[in-house]
Amino acid sequence: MTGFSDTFAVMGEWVDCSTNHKKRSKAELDRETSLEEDVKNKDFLQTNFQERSSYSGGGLSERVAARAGFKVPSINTESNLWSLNISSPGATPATLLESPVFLSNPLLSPTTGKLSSLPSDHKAKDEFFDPTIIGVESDASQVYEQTHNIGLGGAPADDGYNWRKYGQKLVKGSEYPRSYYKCTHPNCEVKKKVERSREGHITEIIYAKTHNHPKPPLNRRSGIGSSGTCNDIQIDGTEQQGLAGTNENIEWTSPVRNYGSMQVQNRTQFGYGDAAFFKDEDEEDRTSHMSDSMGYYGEADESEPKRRKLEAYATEMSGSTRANRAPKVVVKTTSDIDILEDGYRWRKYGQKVVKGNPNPRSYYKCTATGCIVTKHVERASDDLTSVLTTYIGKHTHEVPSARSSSSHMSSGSSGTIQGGLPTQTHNNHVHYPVPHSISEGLVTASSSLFDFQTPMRPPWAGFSVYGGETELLGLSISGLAIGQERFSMPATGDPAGLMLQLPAEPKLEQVAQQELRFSRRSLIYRDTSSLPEI
DNA sequence: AGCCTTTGACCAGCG
DNA sequence: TCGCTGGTCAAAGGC
Repeated sequence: MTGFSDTFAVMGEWVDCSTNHKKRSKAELDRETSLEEDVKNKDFLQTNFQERSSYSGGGLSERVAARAGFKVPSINTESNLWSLNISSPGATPATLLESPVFLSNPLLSPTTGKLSSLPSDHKAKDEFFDPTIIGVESDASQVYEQTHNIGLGGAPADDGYNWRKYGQKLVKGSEYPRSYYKCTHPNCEVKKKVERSREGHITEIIYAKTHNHPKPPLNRRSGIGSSGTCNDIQIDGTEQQGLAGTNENIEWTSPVRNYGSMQVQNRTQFGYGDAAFFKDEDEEDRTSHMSDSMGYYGEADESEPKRRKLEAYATEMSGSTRANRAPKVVVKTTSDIDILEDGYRWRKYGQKVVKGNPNPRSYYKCTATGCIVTKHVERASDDLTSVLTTYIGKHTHEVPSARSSSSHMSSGSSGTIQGGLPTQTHNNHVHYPVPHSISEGLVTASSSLFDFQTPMRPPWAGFSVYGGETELLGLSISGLAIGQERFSMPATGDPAGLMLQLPAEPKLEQVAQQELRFSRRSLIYRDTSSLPEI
């Protein structure tokens, strides 16, 4: 990709490694120089991404079929649009990598990115990103890829494809121009727009449509793709080639249907196009975040003093300023796919209807000690097939291991679905989500489903998240039939009458795990059996 | 030479 | 209809 970087320094500030300084204004250069100096002065991470083109679609179906013993549908994509939206300059690639969306979520991991120099256990991360583990790939991989290829200082990072910039436009509300790119592959209609913030950070990359071709081999890719790279480019061309080479004629699956497909959505598509509105949303995000910690469930519209107070609190909590606050990543999934199952453990602490969306939003907090990451899971107001998940903050811990040994299903024990489920395999175990509790009836059932451990659930598995509610198709949990109906959390208190506070930490019940596990298996089997063949 | 970026102009949608 | 805005085109130039 042109001018994109495979490597970038991660510091909470984007660093422009491009060589186009000479073409930039003095102000820009000054700022960028400052940033670069800042980088030098900090203990930053330098992340290399070893790309794998798990995005190569055809192999997907085949792999799934091979593992599952059944075929998965290939769904033609007429069009799709998604974007990565980083509202905070602090949303560094590392942040994204470590976010539940991009690190642990198997749905997003089809395209492997290796953190070759990440100080933490990148081996473990590799496992999460191993495309061979993920049975399905689709737009999710794009999300991952694009996410990890956020460019530095204005150039979108190398995502494995070749792009030609065909336009640049100064759009209203942006200090920096928006850049337009087209995929250079013949007959490929994929385009992307790259926007930058006033600070010059890339804030948004919007992709339109999906590639109808595999990634070009490394040696065919435009040299420009690395032109903006600082150093340490590490692209696993072999693997990429290997995965991509057999999928020339594959139709890319739709994010609406395909497991693993996911859209990182821009706020415009969510009705957040207005900057002020987004600001409110962002404010509210913090509010929700803080509400959890402060035991206060406020309204969306905070008074100015309250806002300042909350913002100050947020700053304290996240170590960020308003311009550099906790990273926020908005992800859009389809109803069949939810990134609640992202490997982390979440506790639902509230639910409320927020401005701009009649669908309730549910709030979750990472249950890990000391971790302040929150997320909230809502159905798009304009697209009921989509679920929007916003992550706020950065996990301070690794993805938790399996909740208990009982949650591990032997790879040889699942009959028809053996190995066919896109199961994530840690330590050679196939992980199945385990509910925390079923002791609280419907509420708990819902919560438990939200709290699954590193799930690898295909869209046809049967349930979906629905704006703080859960749709379950024929799933039975411990005698609790939840058939094609939605159920909500109970309210235990909310000053505004909007936020529903949930009970305390759920409990783990072994029996429930077993039963639910069985139910899921049954459910999965049933649903997948009805899948059309390719 | 080929491919890219840059940039002003043009076009279309919308209020 | 007009102006605004976003998206695209295409010539020119750079690498």
